[in-house]
Amino acid sequence: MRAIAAEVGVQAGALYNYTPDKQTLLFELMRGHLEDLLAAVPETAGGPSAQLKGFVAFHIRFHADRPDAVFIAYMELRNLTPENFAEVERLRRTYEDRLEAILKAGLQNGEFSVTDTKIVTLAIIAMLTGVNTWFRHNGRLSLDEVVTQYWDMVRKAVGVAS
Amino acid sequence: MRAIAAEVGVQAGALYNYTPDKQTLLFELMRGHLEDLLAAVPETAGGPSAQLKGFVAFHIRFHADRPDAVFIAYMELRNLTPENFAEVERLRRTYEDRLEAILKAGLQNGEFSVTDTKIVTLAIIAMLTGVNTWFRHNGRLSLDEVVTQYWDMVRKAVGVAS
DNA sequence: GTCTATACCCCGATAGAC
DNA sequence: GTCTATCGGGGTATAGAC
Repeated sequence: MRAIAAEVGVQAGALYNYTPDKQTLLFELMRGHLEDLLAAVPETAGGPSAQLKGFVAFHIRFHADRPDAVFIAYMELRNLTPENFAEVERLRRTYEDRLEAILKAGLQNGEFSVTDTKIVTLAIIAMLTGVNTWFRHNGRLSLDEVVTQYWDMVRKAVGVAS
Repeated sequence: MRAIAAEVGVQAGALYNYTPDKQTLLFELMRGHLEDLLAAVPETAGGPSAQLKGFVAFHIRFHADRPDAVFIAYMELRNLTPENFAEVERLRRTYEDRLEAILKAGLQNGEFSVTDTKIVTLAIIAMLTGVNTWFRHNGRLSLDEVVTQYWDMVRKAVGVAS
C-alpha cells in the first residue's frame, strides 16, 4: 500500500478513501482484468479453425499488452480470500470454456483430431500465456511473427492442415 | 522461517544453526532442485523423435512428483538476490538447451518441421509445466494417460507422424 | 480528501543462558 | 544445538487535525 501511495503521489492512509482494504483492491484489480478479457475475446465468425486462429491471436496480443496485470493475476492468486479466489477461478474457467467450445465444435465436425478437449484447452492456454515470460516488444521477433509461429504449433497440434 | 521451524519442531532461532540466512536457504533449495533436474534428464538413445518423446515423459513425471519444489522455484524467483537469480537462470537455461538440442537435431535430419527451435522449446516447456497447475494423482486421468496425450500434441506440433 | 502520527502485528535475525 | 527473549524494521489500517 505504501508503494502504491508513493506511485500515486499521496500518503498511504489516503488510499483508504478509495478502497476499504488491500484485499478488496487486489480482488477488484483481478476481477476487472478477467472481465476485460471476457469482454474482449472475439466471437469470430467462420468455422472452428478460423475461430481457433482468432483465439490464439487474441490471447497472445491481449496478454502481451498487459504484462503487469497478467503477472499480478497469477502471483497474487494465493493472497485472495477463499470467496474471492472462487470468483476469480469462476471467471477464468469461463474463459477456458470459450476455447474448449471451439475445440468441441471442431472435433464434432471433423476439422480437429484431438482426444480430450479439456487437456488440449489447458495445454494451449499454458503455452500461449508462457509467451509473457520472454516476449519483449523490442526483441528479436515482432508480435505478428510470434502469433504466426504459435498458430502454426496449435494448428498442427489439433490436426489442421496449413 | 517461523513456519519452517514449527514444521520441523524447533524454535525459529535454531534454524540459524543450519543456514546463515533465509536467502541462502531459498537459493540452496532452488539450486538443488535444478541440479536434480539436470542430473535426471535422460540422454536417450535413438533419433530425435525418440529423444523428444523421452524428454516429454521425463519432464511431466519429474515435475508431477515435486509440486512443492516447482511451485517455490517459480513463485520465489523474485525474492532472490541478483547473483542468485543469475545462477538459477543459468541452470534453467541449461535445461532448456537440452530440449533445443533435440529440436535442432530433428530439424537438421528432417524428422521435425519447425521454423524457430527457440520458440518451440519455450512453448513446449510452458505447455508441459502447466500440467502441474491441474494434475492430481487421484484425478480423472493417470499420469500415463497425461504423458500419452501431451506427447501426441508435441509430436504433431513438430511434425512427426504417429 | 489528505495530512501526520501511531497502534498493532508479523517478519528475519541475534544475544545469551543452558 | 536449542531455548527464551528481544531488537529493528516493515506491513496494514486507523485516529484525528486541517
